[in-house]
Amino acid sequence: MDKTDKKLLDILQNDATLSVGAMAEAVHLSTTACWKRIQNLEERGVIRKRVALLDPAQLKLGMTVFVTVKTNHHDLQWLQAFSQVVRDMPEVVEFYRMSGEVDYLLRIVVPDIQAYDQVYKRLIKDTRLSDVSSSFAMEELKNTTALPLDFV
Amino acid sequence: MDKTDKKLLDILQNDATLSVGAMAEAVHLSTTACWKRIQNLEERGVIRKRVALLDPAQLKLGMTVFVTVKTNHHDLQWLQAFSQVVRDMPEVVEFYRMSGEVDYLLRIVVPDIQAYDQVYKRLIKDTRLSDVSSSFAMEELKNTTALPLDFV
DNA sequence: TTTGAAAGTTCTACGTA
DNA sequence: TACGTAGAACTTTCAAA
Repeated sequence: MDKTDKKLLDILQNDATLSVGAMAEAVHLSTTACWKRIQNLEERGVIRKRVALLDPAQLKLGMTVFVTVKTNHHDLQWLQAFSQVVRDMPEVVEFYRMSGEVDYLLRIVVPDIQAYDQVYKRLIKDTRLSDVSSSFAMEELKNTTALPLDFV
Repeated sequence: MDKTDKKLLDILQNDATLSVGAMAEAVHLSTTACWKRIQNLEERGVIRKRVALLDPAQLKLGMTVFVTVKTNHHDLQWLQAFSQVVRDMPEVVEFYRMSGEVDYLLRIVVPDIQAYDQVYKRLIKDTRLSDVSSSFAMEELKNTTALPLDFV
């Protein structure tokens, strides 16, 4: 993973529509050499997948809610069941097990409060949680899929 | 935005490597008809961009930190300055203004605690915050860019 | 590393309902 | 306005110089 690979990743994670030829030019390589590097990054799994990012506003998904969860259950079996239920909810776009005060943190994307309430009810019904707290995002100031490559 | 468009969006936000021909088959359309729909979704901005998603683990970005921020400054000028500083930090991948107890929530991606401490210092130095609290993710159970299309 | 060519894909032109 | 056929232009992919 040299400087050229890093440059290619930087390009790809910001815009994956460029042709191999255009990227080759940007990193001063022949098309084939560049193509082989990208191929290699894909095989090694450094590039996980290529996706289209949609505009939440246009899909009427204007509401982002962060939900923190505390639980009394700390056995593996409960965790696995809980994890499965939450992962299967398409409204939950992020889901972490946390250190500290809170046990789990979820980011939920929905059209409005009513839809959120449905998701909330499903959550507490299906998993028996001791303490659930919701915080609403008023404004999304930044949200990027581009990872910082400064450390690489 | 009919059922076919929705299906195309669903495909595209999960895998944008399929050819137009393959997608056309999936939605029972000719290649051209399908191509025009995708073109249209792009022009309307429903499809915002196409990107490659990278594997954080392989880039040694194994640490995710959620940072909550409270501030005494509530004027627009301070907000804009603060917002600019934070948005320009590549380690900050998400950044929201919140309702309730906390004023701002940041998701930060770094290789390790040392790197996080650097980011933390930069944050408090550049913006003069009254209360900053960090929570560490122990495990990423779900993280998807695919928005729920059930409401569309 | 580069050339080059086969296979595949995107995109345009034009016609139909 | 939405779809289809056909083909030109471009891109990807890979073998061989």
